Amino acid sequence: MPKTYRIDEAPLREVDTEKYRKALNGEQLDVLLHGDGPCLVLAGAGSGKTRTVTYRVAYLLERGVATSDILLLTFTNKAAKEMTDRVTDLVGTFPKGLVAGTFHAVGNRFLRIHAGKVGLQPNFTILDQEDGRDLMKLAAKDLFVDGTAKRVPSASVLSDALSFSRNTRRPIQEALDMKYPAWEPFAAQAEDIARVYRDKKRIANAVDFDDLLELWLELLTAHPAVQESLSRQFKYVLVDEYQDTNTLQGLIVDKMVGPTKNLLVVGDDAQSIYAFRGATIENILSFPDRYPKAKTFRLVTNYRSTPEILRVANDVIANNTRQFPKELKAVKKPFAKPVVAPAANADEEAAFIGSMVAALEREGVPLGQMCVLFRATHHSRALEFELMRRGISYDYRGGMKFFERGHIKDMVAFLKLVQNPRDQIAWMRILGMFAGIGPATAGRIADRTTQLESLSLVRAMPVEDLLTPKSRVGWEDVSAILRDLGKETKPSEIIRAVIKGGYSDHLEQEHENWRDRLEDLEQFATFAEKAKDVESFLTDISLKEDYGAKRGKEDEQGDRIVLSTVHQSKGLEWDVVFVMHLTDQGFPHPRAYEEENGIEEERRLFYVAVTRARRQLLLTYPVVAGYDKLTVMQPSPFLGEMDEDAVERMTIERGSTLDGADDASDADADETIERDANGDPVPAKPKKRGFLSDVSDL
DNA sequence: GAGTCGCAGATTTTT
DNA sequence: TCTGCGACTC
Ligand SMILES: Nc1ncnc2c1ncn2[C@@H]1O[C@H](COP(=O)(O)OP(=O)(O)OP(=O)(O)O)[C@@H](O)[C@H]1O
Repeated sequence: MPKTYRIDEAPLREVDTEKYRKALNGEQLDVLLHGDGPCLVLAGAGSGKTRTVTYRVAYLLERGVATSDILLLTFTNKAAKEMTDRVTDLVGTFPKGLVAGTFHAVGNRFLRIHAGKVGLQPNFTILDQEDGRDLMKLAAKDLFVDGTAKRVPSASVLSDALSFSRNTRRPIQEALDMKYPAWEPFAAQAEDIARVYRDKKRIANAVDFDDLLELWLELLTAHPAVQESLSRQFKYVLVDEYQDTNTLQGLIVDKMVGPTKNLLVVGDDAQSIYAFRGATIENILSFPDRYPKAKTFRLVTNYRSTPEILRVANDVIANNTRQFPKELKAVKKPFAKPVVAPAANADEEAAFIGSMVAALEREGVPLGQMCVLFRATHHSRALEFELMRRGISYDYRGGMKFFERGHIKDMVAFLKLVQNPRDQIAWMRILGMFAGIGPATAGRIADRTTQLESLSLVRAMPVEDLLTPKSRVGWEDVSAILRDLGKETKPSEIIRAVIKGGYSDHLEQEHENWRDRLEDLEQFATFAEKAKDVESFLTDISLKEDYGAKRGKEDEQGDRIVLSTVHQSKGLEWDVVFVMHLTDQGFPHPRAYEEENGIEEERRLFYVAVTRARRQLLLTYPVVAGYDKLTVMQPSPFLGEMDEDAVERMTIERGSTLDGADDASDADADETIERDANGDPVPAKPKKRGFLSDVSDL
């Protein structure tokens, strides 16, 4: 046995804790000072979990821990950025080298470095959900061309079930049984298709979102040297929103933790709302078993909400049986009871919220301090019209992202080919845009691109035998464009070249609203100008959770109200929060009634929604709703779980109704419109949100 | 095999 | 309101 010499690390500095004592309470400080070794912080909403983690990172840095020794895993990249900014404020310098981001973003980072060890090349491209589904469709077709099977699960069922199985580390059969019981008998086919799907990804040198986690774990398990070096490097691992990690992520964390076992996880089981993608509080429950020396901390003071808001939140969540009971006390002064307001229909609900928002703004509440939350994106339709009418600008979060729009993805496909000429999914997408080339020819050509070293050599690729007379012209066009792109390296130049190279004509032929789309592309190209290179640009847009219009500069108090799904509101807070469409078929989602533990999950979601509010909470629902035919709705069962004297019932009265939905009482929309007017007529329908609200966003 | 047209169907939540 | 699929024609 060779002798080993253990390096005696330099001791950490003592620092003045005054600043921390001022900003944190005793319980939080305890975590900050004694968060060494495995630690679990289990605490309710608004108790300062995120704040504590952030301060702990700053504290570690001040004590002399190197930035590159810290790994901070967050739920969104936006949260990572905000926490990093806060740390910068606290320690005075940007913590360069600190690794902070979502599991997916961090996984991507390590996989770029160690690509070869898990069968990838470093220039791999990332498939989004739609790409994955498209590829799954191809895989299914490959296997069942001749219709040997009467029925095959659809690509979205397959993708979803496969993803669930991978994130929960269950066999596909079990995943199917849990999510799509009707398809459970087709588990064997699903397994076969999944295998073809995986092979296709590898051939294309592409990864899907789940690979970023799965291959990261493989890197750690199949390559002990890598595992050892990474886990040694990150002497401190911190995980926010731990209640929404899944089995796969739990395993990754455990592997990333080195011998010092400085692992700090924080979470609230009552806020676990991502079960549909495999999140499980099992990671919290078994934490003490996996880390026998684990310390458990509790934070019981809520700094965010008024006692009135906290009361209804606590009352409702108390109806869940599967949870840790948690104490949660308000320190804020009483203000107002939450309002419950039924509206006649969706339009009236929207008019009520619009009118309230305008009134509150006149009272001095900035728009940026208000938010409207909903269960599903289509619940906000009427409200979008209403805000448009009133000239109130808003920031929208939920549903389709800017980078997921078809025409943006068309551009992205070209960028992907520049980065990774073997990306067959991108090939298929691009080839399909050219006249005379359909799925069959595209597929044959894509198959032949697997040897292609560089895009600039595309013209030398032998394809004569694959072309039909009709497709020859299309191939001439597309190969010429691609050859030229192969010489470009700037993302913005590539995008502009594609637009000029005929894509704008293509748009004009294909789409009524080509003008809007072209405008989007311009913004996209402008946005791309600040990208360093194609790879970082693609990674950014694949992993960032950006939606429509971005808000302006960070420091100017927001002049936009936020419209968001409850899922997207996790971890955030506003002075005034509306939660809309609270019917029994709207929130909870109707499907939840059949799902096992579905209602408890929805109740947690509701709990997250109401605990976003600092001062005022307004709960609304339409009495009559429905998209094709209108039906009378019952209020959400969660409203009934609130004590009658804990809320204020409000009835909505309409002012002039001649021109449809006008606001009631003294609220005058004119003022709002006037202030906002720049001569533009009020648009007939909400414009598709641009990506950048203006150039200053850059 | 490409492309168009019409219809049914369905609309959670996301990295 | 939109979109994805299948049938149909060229
Ligand atoms: N000790 C404190 N003193 C003053 N304000 C605090 C303190 N701790 C937390 N806060 C404030 O309370 C609010 C909630 O904090 P934070 O977001 O960290 O809580 P959280 O537990 O992560 O919440 P959630 O789980 O609901 O997302 C923030 O505005 C934060 O600044």
